[in-house]
Amino acid sequence: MLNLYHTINNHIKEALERAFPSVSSEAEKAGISLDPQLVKASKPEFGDFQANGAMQLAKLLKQQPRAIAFSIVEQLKTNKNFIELCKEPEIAGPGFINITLKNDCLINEIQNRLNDNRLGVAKVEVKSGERKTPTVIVDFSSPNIAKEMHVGHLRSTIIGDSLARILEFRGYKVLRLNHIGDWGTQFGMLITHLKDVAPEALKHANALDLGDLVVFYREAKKRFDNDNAFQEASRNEVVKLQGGEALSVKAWQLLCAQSRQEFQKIYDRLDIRLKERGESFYNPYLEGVVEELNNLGLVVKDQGAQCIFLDTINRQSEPQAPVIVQKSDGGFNYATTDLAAIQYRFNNPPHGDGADRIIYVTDSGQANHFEGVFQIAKNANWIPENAKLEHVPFGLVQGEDGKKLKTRSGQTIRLRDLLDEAIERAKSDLTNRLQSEDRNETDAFIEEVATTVGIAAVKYADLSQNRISNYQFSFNRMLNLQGNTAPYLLYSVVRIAGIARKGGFIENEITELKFETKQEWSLIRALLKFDEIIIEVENELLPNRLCTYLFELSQVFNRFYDQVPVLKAREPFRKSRIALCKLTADTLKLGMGLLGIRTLERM
RNA sequence: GCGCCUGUAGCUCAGCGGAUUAGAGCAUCUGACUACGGAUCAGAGGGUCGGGAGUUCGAAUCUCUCCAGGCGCGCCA
Repeated sequence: MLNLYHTINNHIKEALERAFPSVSSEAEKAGISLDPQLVKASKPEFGDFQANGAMQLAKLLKQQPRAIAFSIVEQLKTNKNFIELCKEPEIAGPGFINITLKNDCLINEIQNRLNDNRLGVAKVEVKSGERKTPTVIVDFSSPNIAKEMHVGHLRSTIIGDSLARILEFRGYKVLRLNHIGDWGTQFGMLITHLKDVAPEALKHANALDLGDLVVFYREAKKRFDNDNAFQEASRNEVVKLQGGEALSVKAWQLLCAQSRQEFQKIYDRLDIRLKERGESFYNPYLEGVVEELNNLGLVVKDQGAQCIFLDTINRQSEPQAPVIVQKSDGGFNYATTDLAAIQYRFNNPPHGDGADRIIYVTDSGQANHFEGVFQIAKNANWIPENAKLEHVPFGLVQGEDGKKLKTRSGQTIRLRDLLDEAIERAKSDLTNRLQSEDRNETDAFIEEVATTVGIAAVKYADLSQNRISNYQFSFNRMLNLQGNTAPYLLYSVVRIAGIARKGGFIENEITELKFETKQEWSLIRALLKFDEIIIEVENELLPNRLCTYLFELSQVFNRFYDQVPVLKAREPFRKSRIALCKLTADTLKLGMGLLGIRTLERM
């Protein structure tokens, strides 16, 4: 209903100016914007929209807010275009103007949606001066080579994927970058250990199977901590790798390839696609970055390291913490890599991505780091005009005890185990249900439903919460069949699919829609809110807003389904209701698709 | 010590400067299956929005301050 919002907003603005012709200049003098402050109605009984602007103007105009509202409404009543869309506005409370859309107007909107596979969501405009589609980079997931993906990667992966999907749907060119940790000093010990354990792997072309990478990593770490000779060899190995020695590079590549395979298994299960571009990609640029920052006079040598002290942040800390761009041993660190990445991503092709917006989906613990790095990029003038650079932080994953999520023995929980358990629990729920309902289903059906429900539950539970706060992980809650959970949403889709199977769906284009119950009008209004929710998520990067919307839509639908017959209704109500069912299913499927969640026809 | 984030019902959380009565879900209690899948629906109880001050016609929302918790804080990423 964004189009209607804009139209009505303009009508009110116009009415305001006509009612108070001198108000524009006076408002300007007083530094007040002439915004009618049109927003969604806070409660259904107040209509569809409410304009809150009259109160703000009271002082300026030296009139009662209700009187101002009255004058605006008088003007609105003379506007034919407005009258065509809305019922007569009502003035309420201190001076709110409540606006309710006419039924014909709503029906017209529904009609448009039925013929629109974007469900009213506009595609991003390419402004006339610009040649290209705006590019957004979503940097997410980012596991480390030779380590297994664990709960710590869950939120970034799920939230980042959903944001990427939403931006893609809006028509942006989206680059989903997996900034994996494929470089650093730990490779010294890993390569040294690999050369010892599997020297033959370095001579043949085939990738080796290291089995459990976590075990491999732990073995290497253990030797590093206890064996001086091994430590010495590891340090030499880092130098060799950085120097590009063939055998070391080969070993590094083998380790990366091995890890990549493991990561891919998880991404396949989660239905996530990513372009791998690890930290090592930026190696060739690091020296140049430090040089450039040096030339700009931003860098200070402190205790042997090349540092940048920012007066905008960390001002009060004592001693003041710098951002280190080159270590005292000459090596570079993650700040350097991130700076190189920012520069590269904003640069135009072929030596960059030409990004207009960069989004980093990482835990909130890195907020200080990004604040510093972003500030440096700004000081160095690397951020193009109108481009955006954003950290999208999220909180910790906690167990039901409120502590950081761990296994009973205190180990980090592997992502694959977590997914296995979710699916296993969904499966046992399902088989119990099938048994109690005397249903016979194939193993393939059970497998598909359990997998879909399990993965959906994990994703939805995470996405449905405001990402900024910590997230309490609970299998019981996420798999609950009632409430704001994935199974509840999936069930709504299944119910509609049931209607479709029994009654068929719309054959041709539906004309002559007719509605009579309050449940239908509630459903219609819920359906029409989809587009503004998508725009909101695009701007705020909060997928939980979409989840809340989909849950509320499901609730409104289930109420309708429970209280209003569809297939047994007489025409034209029958086909009108079927149309609402279809639109509900389409909206739920599209919405859940944008969350990265698959839906089912039966469950 | 400094910085960032969080504090809303028994629990988990929404809440976008706006309304008498601050909303959901879970849990608890009471109802509804001869209408499309009851994995549903209808209803009830449950709150000094961490405390205090300020800005505003209006504050859970903005500002300040205090309290509590989490995370981070020079050469790991």
